[in-house]
Amino acid sequence: MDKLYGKLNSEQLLAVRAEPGAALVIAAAGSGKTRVVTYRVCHLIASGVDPDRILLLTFTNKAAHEMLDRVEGLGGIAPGQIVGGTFHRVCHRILRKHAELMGFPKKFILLDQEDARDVLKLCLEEAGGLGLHGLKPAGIHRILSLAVNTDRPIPELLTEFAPAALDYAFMMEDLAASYARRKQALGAMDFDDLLWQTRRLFTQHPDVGSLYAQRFQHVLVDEYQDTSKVQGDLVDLLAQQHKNLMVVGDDFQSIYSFRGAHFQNILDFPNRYPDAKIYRLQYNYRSTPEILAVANQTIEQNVRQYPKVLKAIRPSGPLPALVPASTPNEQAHFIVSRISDLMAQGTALREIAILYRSHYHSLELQVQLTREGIPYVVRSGVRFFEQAHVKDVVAVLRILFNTRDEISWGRILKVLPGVGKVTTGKVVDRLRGHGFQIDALEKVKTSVSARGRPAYQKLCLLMGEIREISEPSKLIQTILHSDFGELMLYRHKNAKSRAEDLEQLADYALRFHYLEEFLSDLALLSGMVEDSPEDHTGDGWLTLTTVHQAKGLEWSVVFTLWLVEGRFPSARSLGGLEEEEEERRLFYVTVTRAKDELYLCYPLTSYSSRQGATQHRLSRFIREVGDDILERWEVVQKNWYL
DNA sequence: TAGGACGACATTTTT
DNA sequence: TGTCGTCCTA
Repeated sequence: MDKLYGKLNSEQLLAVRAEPGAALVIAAAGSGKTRVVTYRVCHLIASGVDPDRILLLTFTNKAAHEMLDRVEGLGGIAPGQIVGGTFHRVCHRILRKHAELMGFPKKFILLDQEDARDVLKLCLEEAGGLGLHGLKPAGIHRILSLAVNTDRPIPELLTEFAPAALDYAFMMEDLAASYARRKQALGAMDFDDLLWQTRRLFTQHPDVGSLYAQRFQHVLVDEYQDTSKVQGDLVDLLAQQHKNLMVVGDDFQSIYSFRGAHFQNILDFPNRYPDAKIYRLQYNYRSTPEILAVANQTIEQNVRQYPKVLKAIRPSGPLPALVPASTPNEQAHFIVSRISDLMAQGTALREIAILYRSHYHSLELQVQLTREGIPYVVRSGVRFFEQAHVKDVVAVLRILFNTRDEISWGRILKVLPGVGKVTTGKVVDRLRGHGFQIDALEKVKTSVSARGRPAYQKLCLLMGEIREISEPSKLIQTILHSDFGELMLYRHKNAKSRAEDLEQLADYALRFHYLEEFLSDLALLSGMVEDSPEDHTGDGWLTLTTVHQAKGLEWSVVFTLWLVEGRFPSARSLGGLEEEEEERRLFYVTVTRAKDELYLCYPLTSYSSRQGATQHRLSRFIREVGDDILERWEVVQKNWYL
């Protein structure tokens, strides 16, 4: 263990060895936050805490795995001993034990975003569907989700996010109620319910609450600045017994208020825990002093925050570049040619990233990168487990696990050609009448028109065949190679690559022996599909990403573009001081991703059919940074007769 | 039921 | 400029 401590600086060491009790660790960008959390856990175990009594909460599965793997690597602890994972996952596990107390079946269904929207659509139809003033199901779901996550009343949220729909607030309230009723009737929870119902469980059944509060002697929370009101409450409830709570975060990097992150949680922490010790990690191991200077000057403009300064450890590098271009195309052209230069100098593509506020900002760039043959990946797009074919197969498994899963029945019935919404409804109703016995599928075939009947028979056949199988992987293989599987795949164009995805899913499933285990793992996973270009050079590929998705990552060279008013900061986000500060934090996150070189690009003019020719004003985030800490580049115009 | 036509409208996203 | 959702019709 002493060997471990030797790798920490004095700031980190203080946090790692903090006395039991409440502690707030303000970990600036690049200051070794992950390291501190993992060493802290090891430290606790080394001082005699039973790993089983440590709870580590994170936001993403990736972060959870990273930390737990490192702890295992450092401390020689058997995997799975520490209870760790995302808020949703931990709540899910708790609710699986106590769902009945909350009026839900033991095998409650979990609705992902798409499922939730579908259920909401049903509620809308029921209500007559009309006139929520431009609010679509997705928008409605967002408001309802915010209401749950922030504990704020619906009218207030409407005022803020959809003022035009404010007159319909009462309808929204009804909708919220009918959505809740419908979920209850289905025996289903959405992602928000996992958090919200767990909080309710703990408060309404204090005996259950104290069961967990007793158990977790130490609670650690990562990315605390991104916790919502509900999550903050959950943390408090879980730590109420032992009060050994270490929250780690960086208020400078809070960029998720639009989805309910409650900035106040981290600012108020010392008030809620008056004995809390505050630790600051300010030594930055990532970036050059020149880059940190820009970050520091930027964030200084914000008011509501814990003041802190990034202190450079690394030696000096080039000044960050400020690159004006005449047009968006010129801007893209500069980036592409600069990347070519960097490549020629030996920088690997995987060490370069382009960060932007919104995906559409990368349009011209993608065109030119493609033209130049520079391989790149866009970190976005459909998640693996949200793809139709994956969800279809998983739906079959979900039915085997819980035959009352109406959502999944609906899903697989709609796969059949000749069966649509109406038939699906009829079949599900009749299945319900039969108590959702799988045998009943055969009995209710009379509800299916002659057109859909052959496909329906294929489904019956499959269900009969797989009901005896229990290994998840074998199940997937069987479904994939069945007639139904063929139907499912060949209604899409790229059936072959979809089949490959499912083979991959079957491989992944090999590590699970029970359906339940596999399904609950899947439900809360979210891997991206990255269509990686072929890596001919061995240099990897260029990364294009939004700033939001770049959080926690780093590259040697970072470009950012469209640094003009209205784009970055985004016009739609501005409204008040809080919004402006969050946009500024977004810029701060952008800057602090760069290790060695930073290019800040912007176009002076642009043309669009909607707005015509536009002169742009340099982003306030650049204007408020001193001239002396940036180097202004001149771009040679490609076409000077333009 | 499913496919085509037409109109609305363009952030950020994890689980 | 294009995608998405909705409505209408075969």
